[in-house]
Amino acid sequence: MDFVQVSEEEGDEPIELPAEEDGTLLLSTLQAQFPGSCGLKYRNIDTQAVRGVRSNEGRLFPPSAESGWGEDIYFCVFPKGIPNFRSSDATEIIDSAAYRPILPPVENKRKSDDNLENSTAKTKRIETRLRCTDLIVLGLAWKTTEDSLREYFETYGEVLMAQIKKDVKSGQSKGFGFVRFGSYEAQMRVLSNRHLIDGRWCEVKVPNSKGMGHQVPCKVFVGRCTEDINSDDLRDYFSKFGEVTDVFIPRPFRAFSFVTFLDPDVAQSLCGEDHIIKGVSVHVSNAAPKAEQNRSHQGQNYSYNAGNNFGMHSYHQGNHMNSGRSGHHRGNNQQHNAHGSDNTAIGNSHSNIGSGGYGMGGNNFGANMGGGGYANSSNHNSGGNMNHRQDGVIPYNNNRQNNFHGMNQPHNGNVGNGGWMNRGHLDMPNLQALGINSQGSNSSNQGQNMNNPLGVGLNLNSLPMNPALVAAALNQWSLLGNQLQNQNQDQQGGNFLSWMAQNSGHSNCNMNNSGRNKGSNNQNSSGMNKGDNSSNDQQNGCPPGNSWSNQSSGSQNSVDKSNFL
DNA sequence: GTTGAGCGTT
Repeated sequence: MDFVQVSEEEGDEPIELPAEEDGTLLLSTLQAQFPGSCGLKYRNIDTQAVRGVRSNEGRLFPPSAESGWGEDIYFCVFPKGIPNFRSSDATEIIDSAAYRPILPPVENKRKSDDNLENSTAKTKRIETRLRCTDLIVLGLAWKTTEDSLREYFETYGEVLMAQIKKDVKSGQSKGFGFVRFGSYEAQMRVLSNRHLIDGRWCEVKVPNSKGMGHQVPCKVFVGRCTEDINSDDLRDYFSKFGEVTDVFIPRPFRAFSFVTFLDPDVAQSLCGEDHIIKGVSVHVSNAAPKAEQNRSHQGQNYSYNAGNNFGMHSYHQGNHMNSGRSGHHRGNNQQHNAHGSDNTAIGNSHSNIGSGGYGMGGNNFGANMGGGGYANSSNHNSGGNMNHRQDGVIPYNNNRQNNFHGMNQPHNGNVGNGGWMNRGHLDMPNLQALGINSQGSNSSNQGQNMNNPLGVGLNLNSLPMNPALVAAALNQWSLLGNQLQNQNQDQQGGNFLSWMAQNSGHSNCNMNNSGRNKGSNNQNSSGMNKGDNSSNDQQNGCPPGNSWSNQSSGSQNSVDKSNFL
């Protein structure tokens, strides 16, 4: 195995990091030792200049394909403008009250108007926002102790509290714990990063038990990307607006990506804009925020409907594309209706893309696109249902039952053309730009937690759905990057759908997109279809009343993105 | 010794 010598800063004692078989170094490997780092650089002995190491898709590439990493000592790159928290004085520099996002160039009027220092209202809001809270750390290794937990997180800043929840009798860790930071920046950084703690990727979130205060999403959806726009390009470009903490480009290529900023205001300020990256006009829009869900549901089983499928903005609410932010039904175990209260209405211009519920105990892959929905009354039992309106928009697979990938996979893919084409082109994924075809879906089943030996997952090649719909669906699942990493470690290049497959665990909650069609519209991939949605909760391992189809509101399609945010 | 979605005997 090849090792790469890496030090935090030039001149520091290096740590040897193991490279992969292909010679690359995983960014995750780097970050495991140097939390917060985003790349590597080294001193070129010939020119004495510092050279950056090529980075792409979570991998760092050796300078030379022939000689690999060589004997050079590489040192870490940390996000622009953010001192390394490992430095002893870093916390002073990043005093929470003093910290401001990196502002964009002066030509950016939006930002120059945004004088935080002089805005009482804004200052107040920020002060409110900057309060730290306990964070839950999920997925801890059994062996992780409070000391090691603290030790890990201290690389981000002062840790005020670190605790592991244990079984009172045995003292055995329950696999989760809590941590609290002294600074909001540390907290935000921790929330926006992935964490490899004692060999496990752990998830850090604001606990459900906390009443969520106002939080603004840090992540944006970047649409109309081309394939040659890599994560470095995105990071480089968007870094001028503020620190970019994460870039995720779903693979296979789907013409969009997600960019996470440290500062939510930066993220929000970019939403709705077009930007030119490598000569390509990309469109920035909302990626549904984690905070949105957390504050909406607060521990209940929840369904969240972002509603604004295809990465559209909330300001399109009038267009029946977005109801997730309209406020009704939130967090109350209701299904949310983007519109389309009548599923028999052919021609409704609605689309919902639903996935399973966090509170349902697993990640359901439920792509339920099809507000038009009349066709929903006729099927069932398959992992994926294609329900199409008969308006010829997507002239295939009309009302066909499809087995996505073998039954008993706990996924519900109910894809129907609910008429989204009718919305016109505004903010629709540019299908041509998407370059969507059925190619390039690979399953890379490596790493922990892979339990889908078939490796087929939801193979896009075999999916009878319009990949554009899938692409759009991905926007609903915004932060899937983190979760992908967490759950399917080292699955770089893997098929997220196969990941969905293998991560769906045990939940077979019904996802019925039409309450009016009860009795015949059970889309439960478990195959246990009773013709009555109300009877499937326990069978599906869901708590009674949790399945979407049991909601009386009917015809309301829900989206839960909790596993991707 | 095993397990792997969750939400804290403060």
